[in-house]
Amino acid sequence: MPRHFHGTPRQERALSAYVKLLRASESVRAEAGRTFAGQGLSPSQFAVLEALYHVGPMCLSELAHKILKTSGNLTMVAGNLEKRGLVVRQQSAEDRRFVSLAITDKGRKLMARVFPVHLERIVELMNRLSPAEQEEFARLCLRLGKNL
Amino acid sequence: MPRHFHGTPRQERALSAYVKLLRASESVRAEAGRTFAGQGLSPSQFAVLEALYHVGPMCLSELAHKILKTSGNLTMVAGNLEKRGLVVRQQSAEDRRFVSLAITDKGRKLMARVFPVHLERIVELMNRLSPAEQEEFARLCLRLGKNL
DNA sequence: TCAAGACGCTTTAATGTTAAACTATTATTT
DNA sequence: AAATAATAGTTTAACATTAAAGCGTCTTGA
Repeated sequence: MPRHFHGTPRQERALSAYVKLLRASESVRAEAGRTFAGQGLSPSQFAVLEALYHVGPMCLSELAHKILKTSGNLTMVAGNLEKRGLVVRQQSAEDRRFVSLAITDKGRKLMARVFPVHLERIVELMNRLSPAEQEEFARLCLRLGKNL
Repeated sequence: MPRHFHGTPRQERALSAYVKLLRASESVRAEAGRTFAGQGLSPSQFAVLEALYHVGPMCLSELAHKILKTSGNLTMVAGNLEKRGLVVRQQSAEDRRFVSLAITDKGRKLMARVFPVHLERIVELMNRLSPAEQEEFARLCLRLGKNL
């Protein structure tokens, strides 16, 4: 049993990049998440609230696609946000299968307070890379994520 | 309400890199996960099994740190793997607080079958970047994940 | 020495997550 | 127009995950 995996150069290169990608994302996710965790918001809840705040009302399936979660999960996330009065459901008139979700004043106030802090934390985290490196990094990430 | 968030260049740059990092990791994680999901292994279960397979027996806290999960979670992951006979617990003799986890022959056989497929999938995924880009990407990820 | 604290693991309770089955609504086909 | 299929959302059951409290075990320091 080897102390570490050992393979061909192309395998080790790919595996190393893969592991480091997952670790970096976990680390950054955890760091950035502290901002809204302190407000009792789960990552999914914050992602939904943020989309509604910056883009406007959207239906559940649109949100599910946007935050990469299942539709079943979104039913619950929307429900929990609605319980707290941060969003409201509204059935579409044209096609009654659709349920549109919109942020409320209370939700807007919360985001107006939390989002700037969150953004500054992200800027801090990303400042470990220079501006040019950040742009290069974003390009590489984009090419790796092309399959969804 | 703006259609999209709009901030200073440094904010937009950081936010863009942040979002693309999370999307790339989600995408790659989902793609790579198919390999072991077909074997009824959760991501955490596979991560633990892989560590035991390539590194050797480790105690639970070591594994928890390695796969970035809580100790409580590891109790359950280890328990579920043990139920399937893929690993065994063994209390340390020197310090009876420690519980060492080791892969069994059955677990080794499973990994011998699954890991090469998993590795090849990762190579495929990462081949969207050239070898030099993969190395550069790994370096950038490393600098972003320095806080854990 | 022995009391206090630190440490590793487990348990518990609450929540998040998913896949799959289900309901209601709209679109398509014949 | 009626039957069929497709779509959006919800429900359900099973499991994952976490924070916090609890339980043994070791370490430390008065």
